[in-house]
Amino acid sequence: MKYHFNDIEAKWQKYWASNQTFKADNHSDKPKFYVLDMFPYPSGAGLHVGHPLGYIASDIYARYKRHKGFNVLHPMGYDSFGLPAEQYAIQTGQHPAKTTEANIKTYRRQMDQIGFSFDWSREVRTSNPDYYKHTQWIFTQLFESYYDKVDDKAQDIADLVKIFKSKGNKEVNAVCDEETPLFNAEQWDAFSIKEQQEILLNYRLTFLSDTEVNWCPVLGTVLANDEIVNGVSERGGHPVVRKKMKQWSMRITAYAQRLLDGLNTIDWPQPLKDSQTNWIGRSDGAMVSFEVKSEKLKAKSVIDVFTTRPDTIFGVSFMTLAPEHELVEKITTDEYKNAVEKYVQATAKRSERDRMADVKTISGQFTGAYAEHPFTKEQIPIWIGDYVLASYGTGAVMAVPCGDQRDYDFATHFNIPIPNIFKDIDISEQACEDKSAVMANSEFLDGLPAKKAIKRMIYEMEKLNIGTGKINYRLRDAVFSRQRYWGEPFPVYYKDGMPQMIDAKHLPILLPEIEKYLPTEDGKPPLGNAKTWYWDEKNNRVVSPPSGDLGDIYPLELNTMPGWAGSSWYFNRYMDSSNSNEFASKESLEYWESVDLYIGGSEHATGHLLYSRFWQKFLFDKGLVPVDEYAKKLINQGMILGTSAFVYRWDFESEDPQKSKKTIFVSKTKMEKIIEERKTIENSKKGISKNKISSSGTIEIPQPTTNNNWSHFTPIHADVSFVNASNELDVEAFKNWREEYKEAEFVTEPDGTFIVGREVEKMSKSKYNVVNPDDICHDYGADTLRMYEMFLGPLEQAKPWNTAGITGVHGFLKKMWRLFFIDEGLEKDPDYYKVDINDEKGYKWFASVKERFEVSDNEPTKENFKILHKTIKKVEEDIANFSFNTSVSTFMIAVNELTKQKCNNRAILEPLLILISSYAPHIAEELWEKLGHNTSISTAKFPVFEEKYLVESTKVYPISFNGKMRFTMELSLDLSKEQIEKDVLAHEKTQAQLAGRTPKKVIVVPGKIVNIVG
RNA sequence: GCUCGAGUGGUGGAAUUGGUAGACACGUUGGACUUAAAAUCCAAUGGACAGUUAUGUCCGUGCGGGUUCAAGUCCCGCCUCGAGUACCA
Repeated sequence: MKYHFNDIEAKWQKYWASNQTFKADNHSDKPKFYVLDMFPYPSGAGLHVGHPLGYIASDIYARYKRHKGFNVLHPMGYDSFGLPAEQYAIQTGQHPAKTTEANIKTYRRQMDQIGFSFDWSREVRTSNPDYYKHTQWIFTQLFESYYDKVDDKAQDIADLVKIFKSKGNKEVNAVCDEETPLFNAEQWDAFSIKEQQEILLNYRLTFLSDTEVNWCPVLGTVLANDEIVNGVSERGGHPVVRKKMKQWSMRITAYAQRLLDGLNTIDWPQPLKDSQTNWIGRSDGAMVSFEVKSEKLKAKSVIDVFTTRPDTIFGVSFMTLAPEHELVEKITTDEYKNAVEKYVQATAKRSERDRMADVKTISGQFTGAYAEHPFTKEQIPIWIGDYVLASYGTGAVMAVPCGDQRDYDFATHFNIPIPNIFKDIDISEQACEDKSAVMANSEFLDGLPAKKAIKRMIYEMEKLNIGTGKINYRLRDAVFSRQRYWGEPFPVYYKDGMPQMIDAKHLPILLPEIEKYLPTEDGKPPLGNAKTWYWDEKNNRVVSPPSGDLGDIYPLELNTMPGWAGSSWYFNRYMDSSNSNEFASKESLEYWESVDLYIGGSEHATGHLLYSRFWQKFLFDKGLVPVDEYAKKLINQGMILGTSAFVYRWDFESEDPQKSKKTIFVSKTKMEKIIEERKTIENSKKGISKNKISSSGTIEIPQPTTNNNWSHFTPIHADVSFVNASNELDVEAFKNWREEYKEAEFVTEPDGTFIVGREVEKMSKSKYNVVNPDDICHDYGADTLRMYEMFLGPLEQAKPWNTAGITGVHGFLKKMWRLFFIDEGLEKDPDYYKVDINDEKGYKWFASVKERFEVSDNEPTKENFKILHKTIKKVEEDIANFSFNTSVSTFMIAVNELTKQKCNNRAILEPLLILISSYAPHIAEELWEKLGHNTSISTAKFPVFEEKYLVESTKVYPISFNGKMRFTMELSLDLSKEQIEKDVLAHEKTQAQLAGRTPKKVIVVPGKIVNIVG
């Protein structure tokens, strides 16, 4: 019987679905295990072979854990809000929900085909109102919370109001905006409701504010920092400009330290942790105040600066403000007014990108104003310069040219003095950034190294009340508004310009229907086009605005939430995905607790993986989830790259216009030969006038016009589906691919084949190197696809896909299948026949081996057991290390060995099937059934490794001389070191190696190696 | 620039606490079975050299040093590639 993988796989996929084999129970005596994949955005292109890599790995793990007796939660869903569906809607008018639905269908079909053990009954979709209802609710919870620095957790904003009422905010230690005014209880009471609301917005964990945002005019929306790559939008590569807009933000900065600390408690890849650490960017230093004296300023003013090296303050010879700094206008003297304004305008014009790209040009302008050095009381000139960023620290620096390269360069450029404050260090060439340098010329700091000097300086500053120790973070609050349609609507309406939350019982606020998905004519977000988008406060529903007096009807928020809103908590939803009252019941949250294994791409390091940790910590603070880190272990799967195919177009000039019009493609080896020949010709300085290529007719090559410019080859992507395993192009298919290739000429190899060039690139439609898993499943089966993806290499590593190699894995599965069958000679194979009139019946039959299913119940041999238990041991180790590629090799070795041993014993093959069933579940189920089982193999007990089968009595010792292995020798493991040495030295080959010399030393490591020195 | 990761045959990749480098595959070559293909099976396959064969010798894990009886693995110094980040005070 042949291995009919297509039939077998369809059969078992149907079986698993109708029997709900992988449905996870929220009540079980078994220990729980939660295996999660990052859910996909369902894009229109469908899955390519790179996408399922992580899902296959997690599926193997999930299935393995079921065999090991765990109650496994292995869910899947869709991050179904997103830009592409909306862009498509703008172009075609098709509702994004429709596009998304269609894409999800494709995704689901493709995933089902690979045989994943997902519990689909728990599927989530972020664009589903049943789901985003809870996203909206979490948003309202963030709005109703502030961050208490004393308790170091989020608290109810209502508690804060109570404190304001009784004592004002002077004693409150909470995270809030820098500009929050101080007030006492009486003042608070005197504030209008609106004023009180405005103050509370400074404390809320999600808040409205005028923010400098990254505005992308082409996409018509703001972007978060992690959505910008190299100064342009991550999606589409459109330019991004800075713009001030009223936006919702998330006060993620309140959690900066806890997000850092939490990294120590989770088992995530170090590079990912590093990247989050860098993104949060903690720096320890001090805030220092400098008093400003300017003829223009009537009152004294103060410039605050942040520095990580307060100990270098005696080296300050100037200050620099960001051109955007609010004090610039106030302090600039009349004399410098024009020059400063000119400079400020010039920098404002330059885009952020230009400013970033151009790091080397030093520019700046003196303001005419001076600050007073807090210790020496000297006058320090105040400059502005675009190397100081408004968005970091206070937007102002105390410049220490001898200790900071940028300050040094600036000082050199503008001839500002460079006082030296380091002992025995020459700073004539560049600034000294060495922290071990000892201080000098610094009064009470003289002789101290940096670490001690910083401590001392902060102490002195705090004593004199001119500065204070401070920790600064690079992390910015996250902008949470998007000017898009296809996202979660905010549960927010505006009353007197102030945002009001809609009560939980009225959620979800459904996304309204609109006709046009573009911004409105007056530049409002797409929701501005909605006819029914007002809130009736009395009746608590969304309504159309009445004409005339609005009464209790208020406009709703026009922005929607960003993509990361829905993905920041979905892992909790899976625990209880059909719960309509709350995002998940307390009971289910406590049962499943957190993700035991999370698999996904490292590109989410500073996006999803940071935001979701933030939300989890917030939910934890509010007592809504039991743990404050939701994923104990995380693995980043590497990208599968494509192997692009290239044909080479021969471009040359010709006097004959007919010839130069002609498109000529040259086979790769041929091309290399031609290039080689040309080189030889050029080297010997001989010209040629003709180059005859016989296999494809004669092609005349024109006389070179110049030495270099006579002809060249242009690589052109060819679709990889036209190329076979030996890199031969299907020329006809290629010709039919494009109209302009129909008439092209092909210069082939002498044997008539046309060879393409290959190169590894990212898999993408535009490179025609995409391989569709559907095709692989059809040609080789899902089990082969699963095993081959694992076999390609280590899970975490990027690696190229090469369909040619898949035959190895496929052949292995066939070989394993044959272990269960007995060869009964040749038979007519009904699967392969074709009409042949010469045959007496009109058919010509093809012979194939007739095979009968049969396994033996006899006791296996010692050798059989040995190979089985070796395999059990290795596979368990491999799965524990996520080294799935090596376990595939192990299976191959096992099957090769068992085939050689002619083993068909049930006692060996049955456990072997369980081992392999996580990797190749369909074939395992089929053979399991043939073995007489009537339940799924998926919960069969994992075989137990027994050491006794591996115990050896002898060892083949490598005998090496001076570290070089020369021959092997089988010796009993019972031998003593001395006996081994004696036996080895007595061996004739040892004598031959020594050639009469006496060994200086003999190293014997019993069970390992013998090394003879001398 | 800074941080992190990686360099092993023609290719993808193996190699436990330092202990037989190249497992397992792909590809290539040769062979068997076939009228023929497909499928399947067998053998060879890091490089160089010597030998009729058996076999032997040398070189080999990015480069240069070092530690060790023994180094792909440990230490020091470089080079190259990849990822992240970027005037962060």
